Amino acid sequence: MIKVTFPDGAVRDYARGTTGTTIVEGISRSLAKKTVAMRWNGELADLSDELEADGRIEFVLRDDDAALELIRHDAAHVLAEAVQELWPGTQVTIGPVIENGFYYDFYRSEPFSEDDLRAIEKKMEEIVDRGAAFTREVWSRDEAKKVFASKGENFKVELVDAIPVDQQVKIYKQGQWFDLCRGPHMRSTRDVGKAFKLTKVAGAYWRGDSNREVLSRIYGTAWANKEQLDQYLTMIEEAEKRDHRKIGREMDLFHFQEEALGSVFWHPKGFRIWRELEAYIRRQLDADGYQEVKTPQLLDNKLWEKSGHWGKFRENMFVVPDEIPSTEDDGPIVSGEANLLALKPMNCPAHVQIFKQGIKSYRDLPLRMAEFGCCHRNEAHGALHGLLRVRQMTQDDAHIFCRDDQVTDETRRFLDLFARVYGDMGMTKISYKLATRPEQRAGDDATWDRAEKALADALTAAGVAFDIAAGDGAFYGPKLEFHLTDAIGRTWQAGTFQLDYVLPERLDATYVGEDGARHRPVMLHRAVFGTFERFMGLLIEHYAGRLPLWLAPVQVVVATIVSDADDYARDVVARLQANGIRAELDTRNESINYKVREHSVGRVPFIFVAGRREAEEKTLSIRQLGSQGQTIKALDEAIAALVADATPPDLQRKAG
RNA sequence: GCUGCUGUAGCUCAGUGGUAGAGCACUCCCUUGGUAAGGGAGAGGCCGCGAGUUCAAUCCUCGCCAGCAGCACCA
Repeated sequence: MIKVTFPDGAVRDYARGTTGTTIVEGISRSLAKKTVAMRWNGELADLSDELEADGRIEFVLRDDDAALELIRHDAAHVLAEAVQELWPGTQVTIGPVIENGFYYDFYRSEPFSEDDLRAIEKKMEEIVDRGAAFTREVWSRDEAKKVFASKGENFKVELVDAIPVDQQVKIYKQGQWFDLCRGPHMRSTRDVGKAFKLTKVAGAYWRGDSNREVLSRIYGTAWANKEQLDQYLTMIEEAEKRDHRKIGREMDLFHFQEEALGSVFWHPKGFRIWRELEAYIRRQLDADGYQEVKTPQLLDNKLWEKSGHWGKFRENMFVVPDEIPSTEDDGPIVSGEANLLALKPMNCPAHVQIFKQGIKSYRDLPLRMAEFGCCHRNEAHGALHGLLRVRQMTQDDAHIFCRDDQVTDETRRFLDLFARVYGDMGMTKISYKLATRPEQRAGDDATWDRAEKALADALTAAGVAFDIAAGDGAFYGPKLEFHLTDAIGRTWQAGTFQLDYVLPERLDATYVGEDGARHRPVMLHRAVFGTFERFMGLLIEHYAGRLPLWLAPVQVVVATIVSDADDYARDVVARLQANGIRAELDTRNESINYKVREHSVGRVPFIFVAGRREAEEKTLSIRQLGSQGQTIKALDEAIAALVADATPPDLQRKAG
């Protein structure tokens, strides 16, 4: 006999080998009907598992949140069966659960079309209706490989080989169809239900390796019921309306064009936001002991060779021959024999050059060198994505040269700055990741051990919780990544904090210590926004274009109702502008309804309406974006209130 | 860069093997209207680029370029 403990604390005896199904059916018919799986000692498991020892049991009902993962996983299997039924000969590979859904990768010569998706959905519904039970078998490795090989499922054979020797090779069957799978699954395909939808097809590399086969990936979403599915689909639609590329066009902030792929044409309104952000972050850096510098755009490749960029980062660099281009009509424009220069992809080597001018003493450390450095990176065409992935970017970059024993303090100091800035920006959903040594790297393992430990220790000391992103570090050192989420749930790395022992070594940066000897400084690479481009993209999506007043490109529009109020409105705009407010005048021959609509759609935070009455009484009818009504204020009062409101948060703090 | 989809007016999108349409925006006219679109008229297009098929191509075929989604890569 074995002892089974229930969630309410009750303990009952069952025969060894009893299944979850038997237990739940013994409790109540109605509970058994809703139960699709169980947790055995906290682990999700098949209801049909035979229980061999004492343990805790919990039943997973189909409506539980925990069941969503199972619904999606089972949906992936149903998808795979449907595809193989429709197109025999298609090879199956893997089909995991992802956030909000699942996907399955297939190998076949013909691509899937949108129409195919609808046909597959139909077939999936059929399979759900069939309600074939999921049953599990354990096969020997050789048997599994033989069976999959005989079916021409070469990817599955590779997967069987990849299963660690101490793990069983498990096969899940649903009717005639079966798949290699870790499990667990629900009772039958019927439990998947019909609240699913196939959303898109895309290419993906086998095992994520760009040198391997390209597979056709079908993405789907699945939920417990139709309401949840609809809610999700609506959410996606709403999120797409926040796309910064769309809003950027609507608000006339920036544009891209073919002649400058991946580089931004900032329009006056977009650049207003930039300037406001730059002024803000410069105030923070000044207050935090940074010194601002400006370094060259084009540098000889010999420097990049020394720094290691030429070896490890070259494919991301724009290279320029150092010669006068030929003006002859025929013949080559460049000889191909000139020295090469590169547009800087990073500012760090140049900052080391400034550090190396003169002799630095330990008394000079920590030395915090900041630059709004404009960098170019030759990103793959397919990687470009609006403001979030560009080829010309301006970082709010800085490098801190310090001693080993100052790393912890400097890390904490930076994390404070970071938290303050993101708080001011209204962005609170940030996740932290410690990215460790990549395959392509400079520096020996001992140095990396030291660097990773130093950074992890500093983070722990600062009380920051973080995940590990193995292998994602920069080639010269580990980094702390700050991830923000865009409108449709994609996460993007914004700020960064990197610890580097390698570059000071390679570029021979030294300082004179208390002992009179030369020592290597540690370099901390750090950026708060990351780049202005990406950060502004994220800000636009975060606020859906309705930026806080201090960042809004146009803070107020003064709109007239009748032309008799034009002179008064002009006067109001002049006074607002004299007070540092970004105000525009709208005296067009249009109805006030039209003007209010247009500026509301344009996301202008305040509309000051001036009619005959306001002009006579020296007042304004104030309408704030997002509210229905309006309030009347005296002119002076209205200006004073707006000026106070439009003050950047850090200056408000200072004043208050 | 890889896979798939898409490319028609400034924007959003219809459409056809016989050289094109709507709404909004734009210009002009009428209208001076009290808080999310007052009325009318007009202008605007190498139908992404290049080749091919055809009597004829915006439409069919191929190549290229770009955009989008995903992958890979990354702030």
